[in-house]
Amino acid sequence: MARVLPGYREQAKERIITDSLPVFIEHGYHKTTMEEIARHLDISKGTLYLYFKNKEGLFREVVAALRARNREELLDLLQREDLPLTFGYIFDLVMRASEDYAAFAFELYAAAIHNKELGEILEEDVREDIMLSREFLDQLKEKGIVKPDIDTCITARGFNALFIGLFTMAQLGISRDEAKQTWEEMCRVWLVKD
Amino acid sequence: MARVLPGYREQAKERIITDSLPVFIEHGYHKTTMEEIARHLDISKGTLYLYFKNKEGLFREVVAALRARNREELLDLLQREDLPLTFGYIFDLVMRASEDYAAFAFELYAAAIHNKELGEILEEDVREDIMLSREFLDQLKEKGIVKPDIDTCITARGFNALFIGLFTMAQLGISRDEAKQTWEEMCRVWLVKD
Amino acid sequence: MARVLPGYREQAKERIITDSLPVFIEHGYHKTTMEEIARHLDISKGTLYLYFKNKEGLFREVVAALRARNREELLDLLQREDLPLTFGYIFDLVMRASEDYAAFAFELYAAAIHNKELGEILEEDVREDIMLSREFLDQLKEKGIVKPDIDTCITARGFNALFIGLFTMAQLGISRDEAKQTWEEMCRVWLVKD
Amino acid sequence: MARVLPGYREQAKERIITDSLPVFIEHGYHKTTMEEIARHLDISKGTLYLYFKNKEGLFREVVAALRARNREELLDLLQREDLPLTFGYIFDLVMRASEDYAAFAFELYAAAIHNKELGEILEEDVREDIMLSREFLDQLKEKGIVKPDIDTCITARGFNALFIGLFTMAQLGISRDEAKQTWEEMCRVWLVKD
DNA sequence: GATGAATGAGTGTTCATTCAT
DNA sequence: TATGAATGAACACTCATTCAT
Repeated sequence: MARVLPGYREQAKERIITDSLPVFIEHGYHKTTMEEIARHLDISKGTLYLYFKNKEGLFREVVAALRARNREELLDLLQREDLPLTFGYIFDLVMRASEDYAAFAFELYAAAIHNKELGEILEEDVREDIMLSREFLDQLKEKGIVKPDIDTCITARGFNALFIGLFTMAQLGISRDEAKQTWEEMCRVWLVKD
Repeated sequence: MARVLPGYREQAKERIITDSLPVFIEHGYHKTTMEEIARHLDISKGTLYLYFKNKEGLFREVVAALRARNREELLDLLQREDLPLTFGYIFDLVMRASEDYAAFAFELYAAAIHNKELGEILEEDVREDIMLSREFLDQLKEKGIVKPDIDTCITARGFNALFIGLFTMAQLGISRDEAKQTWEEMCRVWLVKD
Repeated sequence: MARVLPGYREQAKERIITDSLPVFIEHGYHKTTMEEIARHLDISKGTLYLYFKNKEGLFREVVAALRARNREELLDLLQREDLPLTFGYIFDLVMRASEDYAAFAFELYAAAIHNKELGEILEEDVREDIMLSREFLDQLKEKGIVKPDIDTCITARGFNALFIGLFTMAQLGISRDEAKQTWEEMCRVWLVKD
Repeated sequence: MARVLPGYREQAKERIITDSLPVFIEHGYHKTTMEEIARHLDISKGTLYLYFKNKEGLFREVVAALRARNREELLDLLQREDLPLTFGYIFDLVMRASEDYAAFAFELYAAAIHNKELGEILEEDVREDIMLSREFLDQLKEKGIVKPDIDTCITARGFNALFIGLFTMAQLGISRDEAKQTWEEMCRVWLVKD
């Protein structure tokens, strides 16, 4: 690689972030070693520290990139005109987008409990997700798909919490079908005009 | 200590389980060392291995005891005649009972992803919790507090998922009030007769 | 057990020695734990230290008892009138008698290298064995079975060394037949009149 | 140290192997700690694990190197034209070459009893040694030094077994002279024309 | 920028031995 | 005499991080 090119550093960093993701996904944060990452990327361990302060720093950027990617994909999907606006379809969409994240979502949450800074980042993430949901619900309201009298602010929060809960249950072995069925029924009662 | 008393072993084991809990709570499973636990209990590291096969074994029993305690407390509370059967009150109750658990719930979930056996235990736990909720909802149905036409099986699942989601959000910094407000509103829409 | 009987201590000690042997045989000295021995004997670990200074002390007595037993058996056999005095038969006899010993003979030898006292005990053992062989060879000489001109002192030493070497080889995987064939041929050349 | 030199890794590994030998010799395998080895080599414990999977792995390579060195030395010596082909001389030669090995030969043998893989390695070693002896005996036969009618295959086995036995006895305190005298006399009777 | 050899603090676990009862 | 709970020194091994080249 031509190392004098401007932007080389950025590109290299991005490559590390992208290619580290599957390694972290395979074993989770704790059980993934810097050694393993370096081996998979076919670079030296030292190089990792050239671009990231430490393992945690690398991991954060990996997670941030994953979240950014997921959100983008999701936004793209949600804005397609031909989207079948059934709740079941939305569920499948978000669930699929969250799949990769699952491998270390809980490790992140666990770490956030003892790490204030990380906690703030994750809180911000959650709030953004809720905002997204709210916008989505507002759209559905306009289209007359959901009841006009719901408070989209609170409901978006409940909407996301329900998803997080079902996602958690799914990770623990509750079948995808059970989760989806629950999601659809709850959404129907919550949101749909009788 | 009277070491020859019958039942001494059981008591000693129980004491270790009880007194290890706060240590695990303080730093979570991974960052808690056997050394630290021993120091807090004022016993030697070797003694820990007298009662538990390894760190994981100790942790499992600590978690099991905590869950048993929580469930018992909860059942006791729910069966009191004078219980104010508002959803907000229930929320506070369960939230408080889950507080200690929070410190490593996510670590458990994370571990379960790569550990099938643990996964099965946690799934069983979740299913038990759902059954409990279902019974509770059935009671409320009988008392005419919730709508007669809801499917308590599915709703119990949604009920628990919503709680787990709000619990997760609360750990990540969403305020207790926001969570509670969301809970109350969602429950109202789901369950209460208009 | 009647603990006031005179000789109780001796009997108890002997029982421990006898019953520890199979435990040591199973895993060798190093990998056998006092815990394991106590469990097999159905007594407490503390009791072991009532009769023996430490693990090494117990082991020494176990080994001494085994050697005594082996020697006695061997002497008995060698003195039977109807003994078929072929070298192959002798080989089988001694080999069988040494079988149990094999499990830790090498550990003993290894330890003797760094432990002078143990070294002296084992040297004494070896010298006794050589004396025994010498007596045996003298008998065979009298009976005219071996050549009259051999120096039974030196030959006994060679006789035993050859056995130890073949025994060692047998432990390392050389087949019993190869060992026996070698023994018979060497003895023939050494000892038998042409 | 020039760490980027090609072959540095190999040299470093070899240095560890070479310099670990005396440490293992001093206390034997079991009582030698990785800590001790690192201290003697003036490197960190971690570095040892950079080059060897674990203690056993290091030990195996140490032993292999020692055996290779011994065999090479021996072959060199045996092929010298001016070799005084007396059995006593050979004995001294091999005995000296085996001296270092003595410190853990018995530990190896002991381990082989419970470790099939190691057992196979050692058996192979023994068979190689026997082959070597056989070739040597064949040479002596050609030169007319030993009797023409001996079966060099079986005799080589006996030859080696006798050596192993005397070597063992020597480690247990039998004097070198006694051993050598026995060796010479046995060889004379076995091998030399009257 | 890149390397990869070196580090060393940290951790779970074992087990012979002791001693109060 | 017998117990068995308690000890604590030891030890192998890991891995994030550093830094000379």
